[in-house]
Amino acid sequence: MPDTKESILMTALRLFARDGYQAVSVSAIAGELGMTKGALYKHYRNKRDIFDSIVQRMYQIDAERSHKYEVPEQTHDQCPESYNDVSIERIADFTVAQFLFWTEDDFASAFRRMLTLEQYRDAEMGELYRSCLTAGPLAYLEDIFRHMVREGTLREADPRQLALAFYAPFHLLLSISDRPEDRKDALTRLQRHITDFMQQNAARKEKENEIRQK
Amino acid sequence: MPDTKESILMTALRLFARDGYQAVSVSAIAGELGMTKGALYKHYRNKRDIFDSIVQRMYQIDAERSHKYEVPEQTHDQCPESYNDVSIERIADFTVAQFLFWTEDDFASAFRRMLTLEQYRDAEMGELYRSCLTAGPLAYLEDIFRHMVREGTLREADPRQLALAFYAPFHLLLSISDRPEDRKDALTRLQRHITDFMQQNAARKEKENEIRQK
DNA sequence: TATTATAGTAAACGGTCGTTCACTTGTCAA
DNA sequence: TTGACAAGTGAACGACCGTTTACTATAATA
Repeated sequence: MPDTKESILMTALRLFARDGYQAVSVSAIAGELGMTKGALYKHYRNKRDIFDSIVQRMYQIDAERSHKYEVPEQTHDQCPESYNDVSIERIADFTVAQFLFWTEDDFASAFRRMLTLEQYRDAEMGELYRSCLTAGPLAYLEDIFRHMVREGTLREADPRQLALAFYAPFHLLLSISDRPEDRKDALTRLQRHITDFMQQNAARKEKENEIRQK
Repeated sequence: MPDTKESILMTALRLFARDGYQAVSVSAIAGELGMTKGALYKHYRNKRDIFDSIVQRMYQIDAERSHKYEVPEQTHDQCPESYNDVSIERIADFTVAQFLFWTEDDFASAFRRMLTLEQYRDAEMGELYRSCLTAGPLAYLEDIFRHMVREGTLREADPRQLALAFYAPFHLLLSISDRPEDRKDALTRLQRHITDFMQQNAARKEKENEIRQK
C-alpha cells in the first residue's frame, strides 16, 4: 500500500513542523497513524530517512513548479494591451501564487515551518532555508528588477533595495500568516503591498517616452 | 559563585538557539562547561527552570531597554534645526539600535534564534515571538506612523502599510544577518532602507506648508 | 578549632529513545 | 494448494534522557 508510506511522510512532516526533528519520536509518528513504530521501518530505513525523503520531495515539487511558472526568460506570449506592464503583472501574479503556496499548500506550509526550526542545526539546512526563503528569492528578484530598470519598466533605483522593499513584506507576512486567524488579513496586506510597490516604483510615463525616443 | 549560574544560563541559551530546547540535553550543557550534569541541579531546579530563567531574563532586559529608549511620548527635548524631522530621526536611530541589539548582543541574538525555534511549540512561545519580532513591532510602528501622518510629518498613507513597508526589511535582514558573513552587509542595507523610506514617505514641503497654514 | 553550607562528583533510578528481530497475518502468483 | 512476499505486531536491545541520591572537598562561620 503506497499511501501508507505517503501518510507517514506527511504525518512526520506535520510533527516536525511543530516540534522540530529531534523532538519528534518515531513512536509519536507511528502513534499518530495508529500503528506501532516497528511498522515504520518497513517503509523507511530509519528516522533520518523520513526527513531526507521530505527534503527530496520539496526539491521535486520545486522543480515542477519552476517548469510550470517561472521561465527564466519568458519566450513568446500573447502581447496584452500595455507591453511594458506585462512583466509587472506577471510578477504580481507569481508573487501571490507563491504566497498561497507557502501558506495554504499543506506540504509547503509545513515544510517552511520545519525548515524554520532546522535552519540552525547544520550548514545544509541553513543553506536550504536561505535559498528558499531569504537570500534566494531576494537574489532572484534583484535580477528581475535590474532587468526592468534597464528596460525602463521600473524607475531608476538600486535593484538590490527594490528587491528588499518588495520581498521583505512577503517574508514577514509568511510568518504573520502562521497564525491561522491572521492568514486572510496577511494575504490582503500582501496584495495591497504589491500594488503600492508597483505604483510607487513603476517608471513615470514621461520617462518611458524619453527612453523610447532614444 | 554566582557567575557559574550565569554561565550555565548563557551556555544553555547558546545551545538552545542552535538546536532547540528539546534537542539539548542537560549533559550537553554541563559538558560544554566542563562539569557533570549533577552540578547543574545545585543552581537550577530542573532543565525547564533554565529555560524559564532565560525567558525571565529577556523580560527584564526588555523592561530596562523600554525605560531607557522609548518614552511613550517624548517629553522635553532640545529642539534641533528642523522641528518636523525630529521624530523621523529618532525612529531611524532607534531602529538601528534595535537592529544592533538583536544581531550583535550575545543574549538578544541567541534569544531571538531560540524563540524562532520554539515559536510553534506552544501558544505562549508563539505569542512571545509575535510580540517581540513580528506583530508587536508592526503594531508599535503603526501607532507612531499614524501619529506622524496626522501631524503631517509623513505623507498621507495607510499607517498599517507604512509600518509593513518599514519594518519588514528590518525583520528579513535579521534573518539574513544570522549568517555571520552577511551581517555587515545587512546593516548597510538596513540603513539604506531607512533613509530611502524616510525620503519616500516624508511629507512634501508644500504639503507641510498647507497644513501649517490651516 | 569545630561546624555548617556550598559546589561538585559519580553512580544509580525509571523512562524513553531509535532500531532490530522473531513472529503473525493477508494476498497473490505458481 | 502451496510458497513467497509485503505489512504489521510486540518484545527486546543498548544508549541516553532528566532527575535524585550519597558522598567529598572546600571555604566561611561560630
